[in-house]
Amino acid sequence: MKIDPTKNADYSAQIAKAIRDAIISGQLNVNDRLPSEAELAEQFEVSRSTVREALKRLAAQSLIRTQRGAFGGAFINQISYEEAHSQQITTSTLLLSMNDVSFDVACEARFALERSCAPFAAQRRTADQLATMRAEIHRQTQPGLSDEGWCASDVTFHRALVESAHNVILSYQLAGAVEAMQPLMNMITFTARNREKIISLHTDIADALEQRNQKQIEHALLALSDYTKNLADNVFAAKQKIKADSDSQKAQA
Amino acid sequence: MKIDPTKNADYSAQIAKAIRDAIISGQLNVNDRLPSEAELAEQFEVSRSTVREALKRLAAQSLIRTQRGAFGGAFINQISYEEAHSQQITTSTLLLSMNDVSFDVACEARFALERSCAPFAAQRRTADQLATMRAEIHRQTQPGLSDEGWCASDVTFHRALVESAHNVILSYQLAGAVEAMQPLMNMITFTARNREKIISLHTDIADALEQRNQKQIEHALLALSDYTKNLADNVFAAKQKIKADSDSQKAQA
DNA sequence: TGCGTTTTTAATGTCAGACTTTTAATTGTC
DNA sequence: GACAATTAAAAGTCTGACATTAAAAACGCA
Repeated sequence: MKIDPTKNADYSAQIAKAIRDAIISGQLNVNDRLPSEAELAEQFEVSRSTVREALKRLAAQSLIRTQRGAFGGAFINQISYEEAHSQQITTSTLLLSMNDVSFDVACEARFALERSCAPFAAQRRTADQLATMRAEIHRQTQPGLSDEGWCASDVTFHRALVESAHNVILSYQLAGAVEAMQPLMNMITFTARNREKIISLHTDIADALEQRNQKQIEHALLALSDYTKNLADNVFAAKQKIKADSDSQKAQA
Repeated sequence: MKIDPTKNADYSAQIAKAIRDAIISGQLNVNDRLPSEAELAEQFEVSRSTVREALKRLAAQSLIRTQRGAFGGAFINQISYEEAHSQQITTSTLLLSMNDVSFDVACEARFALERSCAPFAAQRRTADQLATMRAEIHRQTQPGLSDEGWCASDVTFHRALVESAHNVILSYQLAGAVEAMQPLMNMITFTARNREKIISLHTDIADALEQRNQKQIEHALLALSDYTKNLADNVFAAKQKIKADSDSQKAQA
């Protein structure tokens, strides 16, 4: 782990990589303490500031946590689902927002991923999860519900569906994917008429889940996906039209 | 963005968060240049080292890239699929290795996710992707193939399947999930007999894809999942037995 | 002896200031 | 106008100091 050839570039990145590799390969285990910054500086033959920059890189990935005081230091962090999850969301969200992915592609992926938990959800769903979904559907019928409230409820509904598969890995992967795409989804404004239709599709999903009917769950999710895509097409077409009109007005002036 | 209350703790983390939030919320756009380290230090009223630690945190998440020299500085990085991907893999791999997820759960999730691309793969697969899969199957039949070679070929095979769905988001999510689980999968050693069976299951998948038969793709993937789970059960049972035997020997001594 | 308080100590966190290296723009020269 | 030398601005590194924290050790007292 002391390898650090005197290539002039970016010591702190190299040191971070060396430690990261040691963690991934299992040479360093959870809750192991790294040497103190001063010791690391000596080992790698760099200054303490450089070591610190390397450690901050690792901290940013939740690979280590640091504790001050005597007998403190940097410890290998046992990464939790929650941390992994929130990191995945930041990364995926930025990926989507920075690479202008088409809504169709994102929507297709989102619902395809969600469908993958249908067989397990059908088998293993609990009364509790079904109740959550019914409660959210009820909330969605309230006329005074704000757009933010609607979106939040939507996320809770889908998360309950995912959770009902009772598979932590699936939950982790899907919750990340679903949440990362939420900003894109929010670009669609939901009119009362749209809400009504979506609520009916949500009800179909809940009904199918209650009856533990896998095919029907998949079918209902597909219907929701198609409807959402359709809605998006209309919204974007309308926006295009507004833009085109204003452009032609400008051209005339 | 100058907000930085004089709470004593962790200026560098606070500054990183402030900048990160500005990026996520869109106040800072791709390829925008941040102020120089010296300027940031002045703005946030901290030393340059503290600013640098904050910037290293952001660099670790690929949110910024830095360039030396005049007219250099820190620029908002357009995160690429590749970067996002490799970050997701490190996170997921560590998550799995540190939280001893049961093989069954991981295996179930992995193949469920992969099945989600079946409908699109059936529709959109190209001759090229099919050829890749056939080539990998052929490689897998070679008797001299090492365990590492086998695993690499397996990854390529499954990646081609995923790619044949022609959906970048799905590719990104699935390739991440599949690769993150590879270390777990590698814990199973494949005997000649196992390889034979797996090759036949791979052939089923390729055949189904060639015929663009979605149901059959899903069916074949399910079969592969079941077989893998079964295999793992046996491997782990055997390991348990060896351990139990050696324990009882120790007890007798 | 046992328990509460104080001191010590070993860490991280922060700062200031200097020097090194890189890189692009500018200026100078033929 | 093309090429070479100069300059300037930025990140990268180093040194050494001080501040803050928190656990362990030492101390004091009943």
